[in-house]
Amino acid sequence: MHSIEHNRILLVEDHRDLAETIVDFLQTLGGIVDYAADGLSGLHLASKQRFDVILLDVMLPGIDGLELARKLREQHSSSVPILMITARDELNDKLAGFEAGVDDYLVKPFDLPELVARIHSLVRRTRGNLTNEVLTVEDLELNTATLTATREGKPLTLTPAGFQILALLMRNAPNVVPREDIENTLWGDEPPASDTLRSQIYKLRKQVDKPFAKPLIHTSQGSGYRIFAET
Amino acid sequence: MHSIEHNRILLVEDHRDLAETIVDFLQTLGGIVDYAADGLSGLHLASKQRFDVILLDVMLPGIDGLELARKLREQHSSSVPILMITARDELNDKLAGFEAGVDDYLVKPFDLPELVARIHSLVRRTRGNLTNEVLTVEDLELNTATLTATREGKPLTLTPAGFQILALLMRNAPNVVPREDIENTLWGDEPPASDTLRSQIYKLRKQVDKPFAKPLIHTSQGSGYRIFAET
DNA sequence: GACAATCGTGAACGAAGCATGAACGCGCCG
DNA sequence: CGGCGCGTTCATGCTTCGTTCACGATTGTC
Repeated sequence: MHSIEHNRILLVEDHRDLAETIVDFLQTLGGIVDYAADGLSGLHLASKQRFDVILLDVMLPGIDGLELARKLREQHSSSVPILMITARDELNDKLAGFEAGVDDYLVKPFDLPELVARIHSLVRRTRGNLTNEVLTVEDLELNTATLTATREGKPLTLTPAGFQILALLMRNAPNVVPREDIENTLWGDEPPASDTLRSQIYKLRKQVDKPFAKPLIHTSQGSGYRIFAET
Repeated sequence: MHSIEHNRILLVEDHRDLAETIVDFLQTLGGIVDYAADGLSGLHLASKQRFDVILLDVMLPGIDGLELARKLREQHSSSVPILMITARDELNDKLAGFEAGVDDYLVKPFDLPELVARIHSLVRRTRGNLTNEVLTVEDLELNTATLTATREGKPLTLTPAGFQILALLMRNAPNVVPREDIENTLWGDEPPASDTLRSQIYKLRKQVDKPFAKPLIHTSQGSGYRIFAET
């Protein structure tokens, strides 16, 4: 059985019984599950918190699943993976669902292990791996597919943590990334007791900045860090 | 998302629910989908019509997926790309599958976008004239038709598992392939309890890297492995 | 049907890579 | 002056990885 431990899951489903079953099951496996019984509260939750995946019933009171998906994609430009739960006779919704940005479907009735497997698959695919991007800031280049980084064409040897931090900073360049955001990215909701981030940044700089003329990583006292090239 | 518009797809799958979901999904993307619930009708359809790709479940009533693939290749000398859908514990079928002329694998459960991506990739590859797969990285060559591999022209003796791992790494070269992906490829969604993959990689390296000057297989701490030639 | 060869598995151990947490110093600002 | 935020350093322990080996399952052979 796949693990969905620590994954943040939002379930939007109006049938109490089914919802309860799903929530219980996911929680048992270590998932962090939020629940909404109608489209509006679902949208509200989804726009306020970060989720790893959203499970969406099509038939919902108020805003239905399709509209919710569309709103999330268009208005909130969210890229959360969405798994749509459809009944057998709602097949026509699938096309619309796909256009609305739905990532996967599950047809009722389904069994829970399959749901878990799909969630797992979605989360894994969306995280890290299929985001094959090449980030560039000045002469610094970072490849998320090969997990390598170079500066002036010379390869850098980064630790896993360092790589994550660098990727985060570069994605948001040249903006300041709050300390808290970095910590959340690295450790989720349970950051270490002490201020390890300082050590990490130091080690990162030793690789990225020290051997070169101009530093790229800059400190914003009291807020966080940013990466940018001085003119 | 890739498009599979106007592609002729044959699905051979005996589970009605799964089949229906897949068919609907592919159709909504503009695919032209035919469906067979058992091996015999699948073979019948495949030999009468032209398809761009065939999706084949391994476990089928009557003629199973492997036999179907073999018959297609040998008796009908068809070169249609075949994507095999395997459940867990059908690992041994994979090798047999290669021999039977299967082009790609997908382990249940999978999510639909991934299926689409594979289909797209298969169709593109076949259209583009590369029917039988010969993977090459630097002086390393792997032939999925003959199930052989050579480096510097010298033949390597690989175990079945080693061959699969190597093929997977080479298909994704020079990108990092997550441990989990390798495990999924080897064992489906029920990987062995202990970390056998380490042993496998070790044995693989002993064949592929040890006897030569430059190592090709590299470790990405905490994520997986990748194959690439250092500058 | 026994024997040998081939492989995958799971355990163990040491080595290397890494994160952690604490300590110290420095500059800034109230 | 004294606290605070941050850079720097380092020792410690944990995690991951390479390596090895023994056992058992499978397969092919005679």
